[in-house]
Amino acid sequence: MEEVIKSSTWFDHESEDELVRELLDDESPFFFLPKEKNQSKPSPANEQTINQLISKVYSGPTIQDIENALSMSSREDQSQAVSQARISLLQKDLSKVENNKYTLKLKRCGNGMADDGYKWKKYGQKSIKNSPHPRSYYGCTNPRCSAKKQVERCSEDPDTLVITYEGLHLHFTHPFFLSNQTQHGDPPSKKPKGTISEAEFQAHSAQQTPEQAQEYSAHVASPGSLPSTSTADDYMHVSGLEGIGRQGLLEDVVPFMVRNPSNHNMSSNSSSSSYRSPPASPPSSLSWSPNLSHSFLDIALDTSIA
DNA sequence: CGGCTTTGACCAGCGC
DNA sequence: GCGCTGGTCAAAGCCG
Repeated sequence: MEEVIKSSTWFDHESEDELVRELLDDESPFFFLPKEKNQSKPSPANEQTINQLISKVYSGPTIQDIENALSMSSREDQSQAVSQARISLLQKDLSKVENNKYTLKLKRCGNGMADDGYKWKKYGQKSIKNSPHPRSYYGCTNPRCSAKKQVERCSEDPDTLVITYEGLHLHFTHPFFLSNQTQHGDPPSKKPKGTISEAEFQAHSAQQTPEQAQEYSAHVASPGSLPSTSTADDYMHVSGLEGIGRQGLLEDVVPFMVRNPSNHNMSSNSSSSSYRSPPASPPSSLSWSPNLSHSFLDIALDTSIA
């Protein structure tokens, strides 16, 4: 299995096609189409959906696609604030550096940055020339996923983390694309109102002190629901980013609440794999949502094929 | 005891 | 061809 992953790059369309289909296999405990989760048999609609996704992936979504998709996600969890905050971050900090690479610059993150419910395994760390800060390498722990990310500290601004996402990371992003296709024209820029989301907090926390962030987090989420992976690594220690999960920094930008939306369409029986970290204190009524747990960053990863 | 992190070694690509 | 650098591997240690 490992060899397969290593040998197949994102540029191998044939194997990628295979991968996409596998990721969308609704019989997989990990990957399914939310709307069709309860269907045990593949349907023609499902097939069409898969083909749409593949097409979308191959054509390479734009930032606009991502934004539109995000607007859909917000519709689903009824929190425009979530979408707004993400998009705000996107517009400011997300940039495409290559066909299959996106970077995100994060200025100081608070405690609200939570585990996205999806595990990254750190497979290496290297010191960078002319930089006092090492770069950490993370890979998605799903053996069928080739997504990777690198986390390093900006040389000019030690408070800024530069996260580079790379690779195919489809399994929870396809709902965005699909939604996007059917819901185009739903601008993501509606004024957030109502409940303050953790996502919003997260966006704001860029300007907050960690203490403030923590305080906020204590209000929005139950204390016990902090990510179990939130022990700090050396990065975090040097600049007060202790709240960030050591799994890497996808969680840096994934709103905590994203894990706990009202969507119950999740494969809670997703096998014995440890690749998804369970909520630290999972309330029975809350489920981690595949629709939302992979935030815009993971969407960005999907554009890996040009 | 199992899973995760750490960290030095190894390898490949690239520039000189 | 050689050295440098980035990326990955894997053994050892740590922790719950």
